[in-house]
Amino acid sequence: MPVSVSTQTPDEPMIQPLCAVFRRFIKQQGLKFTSERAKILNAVLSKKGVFEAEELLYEMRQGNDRVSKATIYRTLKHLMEAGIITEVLLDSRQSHYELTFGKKPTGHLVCVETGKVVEIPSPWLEPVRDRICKEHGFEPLSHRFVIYGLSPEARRSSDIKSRE
Amino acid sequence: MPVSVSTQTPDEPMIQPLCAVFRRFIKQQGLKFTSERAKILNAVLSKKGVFEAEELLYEMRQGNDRVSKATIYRTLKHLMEAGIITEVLLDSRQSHYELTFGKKPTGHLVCVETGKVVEIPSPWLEPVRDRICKEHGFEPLSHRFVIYGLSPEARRSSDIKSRE
DNA sequence: CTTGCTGCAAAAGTTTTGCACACGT
DNA sequence: ACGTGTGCAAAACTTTTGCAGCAAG
Repeated sequence: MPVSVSTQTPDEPMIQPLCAVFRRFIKQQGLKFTSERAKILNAVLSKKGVFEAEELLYEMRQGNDRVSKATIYRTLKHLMEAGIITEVLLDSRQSHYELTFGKKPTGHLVCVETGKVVEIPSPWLEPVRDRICKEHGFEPLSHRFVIYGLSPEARRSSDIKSRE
Repeated sequence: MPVSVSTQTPDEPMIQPLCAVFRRFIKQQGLKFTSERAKILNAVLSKKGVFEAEELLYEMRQGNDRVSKATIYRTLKHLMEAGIITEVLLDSRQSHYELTFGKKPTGHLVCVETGKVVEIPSPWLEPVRDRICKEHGFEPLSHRFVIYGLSPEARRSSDIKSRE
């Protein structure tokens, strides 16, 4: 299921720098910066919020950027290692990714009715996370926080339904 | 990968009641309480923390309780609908479940090195969750909170490694 | 009896992999 | 030139489904 996302911080990001970051990372690893990798990064940058592998494939096919499914998956791994995207756990059947370069880890508010996803900024979450980790002697690396619930819209329409 | 779990609250649960709860739920739905369903519930109750479908299958095969994979998956769904178990999102490739009947929703602290999982009790999380929801007009139904990091043990052994 | 349940095997869906060829460096 | 990368198709894996026979109510 494609997920519609309302990004909370409409920060038009540093597209040019990110491309450079990725190229640097790839070369550092002794790998090659190919046109496919550039195209995939581009497609990722065009996504506003959470996305799936299949979605990238589909959208790239619309344009003139044809890459194979295999290459997409392989590149997504590199983008994760480079710290440019992060895997978001929304359901356990399919991977969801998100552009997170330079962002603090956030959480997500998911409407179970409409599928809408809202980002939760990190100031709410980090203090809690760090306190919990300290208590258990853990060193936090990252986190996933998802709240499932009913969005205002869904609550309204379920009110309507229950009045019928 | 099988996940080792250290449950924080070692509450020996109400095994007898839970079986009754499940039977009641199944019958309420006009379904049948079969021996397979009872056996699967039993296997679930024997698990201390997070578990996977394949794990149940394997462990039941060790005993004399042979059920098909298909029946396990079908029963896990009913157990979720009955509110007895909950799906825990630890990775996006495989479903993980946890016995949650009568428990408040918790979070999990996952060690990326050892795979150890520690439960985070809900008092830490609920106030934060509710405040976030109120702010967005959401009605919370459930949540998933997972922190990935290094457990004290893993930190110690990575210290050792880096000294080598 | 009637209706739902099980097991099997096949199907479905996502992600990975093997291989021959193509392309950066 | 060398060593990686790519595309394709097949493989791997988890989860779902169709169906014929079985069992609970």
